[in-house]
Amino acid sequence: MAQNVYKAHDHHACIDSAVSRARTLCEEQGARLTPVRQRVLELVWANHKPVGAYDLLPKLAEEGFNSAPPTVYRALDFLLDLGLVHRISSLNAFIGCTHPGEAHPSCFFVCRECGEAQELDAEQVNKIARQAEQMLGVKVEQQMTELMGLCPRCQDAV
Amino acid sequence: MAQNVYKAHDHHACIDSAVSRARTLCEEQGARLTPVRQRVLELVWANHKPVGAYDLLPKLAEEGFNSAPPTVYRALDFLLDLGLVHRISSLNAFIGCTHPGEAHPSCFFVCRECGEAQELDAEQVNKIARQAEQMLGVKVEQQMTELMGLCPRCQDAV
DNA sequence: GGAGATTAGGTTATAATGTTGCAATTCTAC
DNA sequence: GTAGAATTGCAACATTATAACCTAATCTCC
Ligand SMILES: [Zn+2]
Ligand SMILES: [Zn+2]
Ligand SMILES: [Zn+2]
Ligand SMILES: [Zn+2]
Repeated sequence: MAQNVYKAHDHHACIDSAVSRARTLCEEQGARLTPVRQRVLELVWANHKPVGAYDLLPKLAEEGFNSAPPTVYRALDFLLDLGLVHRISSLNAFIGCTHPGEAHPSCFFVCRECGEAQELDAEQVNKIARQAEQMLGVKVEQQMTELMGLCPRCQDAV
Repeated sequence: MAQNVYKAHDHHACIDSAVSRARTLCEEQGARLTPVRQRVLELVWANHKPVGAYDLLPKLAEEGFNSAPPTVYRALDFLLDLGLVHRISSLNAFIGCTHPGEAHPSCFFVCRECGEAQELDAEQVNKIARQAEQMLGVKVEQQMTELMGLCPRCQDAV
């Protein structure tokens, strides 16, 4: 299981580590972590809530970056390709990956109240995939699981 | 595992059975399966491919139904609430449920080539949910899993 | 069967999300 | 330096989904 989002932690460390892992990964892959791309990654990591592409536009604009939809989508596509962020389809939103570099399915719990998302270990999803491949003869290439509900904090805040 | 979509079958039977189960379920729940709602259900079941809301509009129009987005979305929301259809978030599309009435997570394999979707047994997803609840203290209310890849037919058609 | 409540549908407009196409620029490799 | 590739800027557009407001149908209870 990836780090627990619900425990207090130094979130600057989350951001820094995300950026530094991104740098490493880009070097390895011969990809370029350009200013927009890095800034988008940082903004996605601003907190542990999935963020919409259009939420990023004004923030980029404030900082003098070009801010048209294609800019943001291109940066996000780049980060998705490298496995640095995941897309939460049910929210049309994006969130930083807690263990980029290791290929793995997107698997998250999202709190419907506060919006925070926790990446989950996806071993069980792999089982579903293997089972489907065996029983149906399909070939699985991508996997995503999204759980929705209440996080510990929001359960208490009744 | 729900019926296997990749086996030849009398698809009219799929549609008929979907409609008749819908009728039963609506009676049980005191809900009304109005003409638009039934027709939308039938159109969703036209084949085993997830269908977009906007694909339904012209078809409804042909048949003299009102065809504005709210009409279709209201019908789809109704069917979703009753568990008669599932939403495939990664495609912004909808597909008939193969075993409505029994509460269960949405769990599908979708072929990226032909677009056909196969509903899967979701027991493993429940395990993920229980594990997350135990280890993180979250409360899971909804679950969805989407696998993407190639179906048996499209693998052969190389 | 009629008044009032509830549910469903019609209509128009608009919001939110995502894409295409092309020109200009920047980087990389030779 | 220069050719080719990758990246960015920019404008328009496409797709998906919802808001707001009103009318019509249906249900409930007397
Ligand atoms: Zn953090
Ligand atoms: Zn991840
Ligand atoms: Zn069928
Ligand atoms: Zn189902």
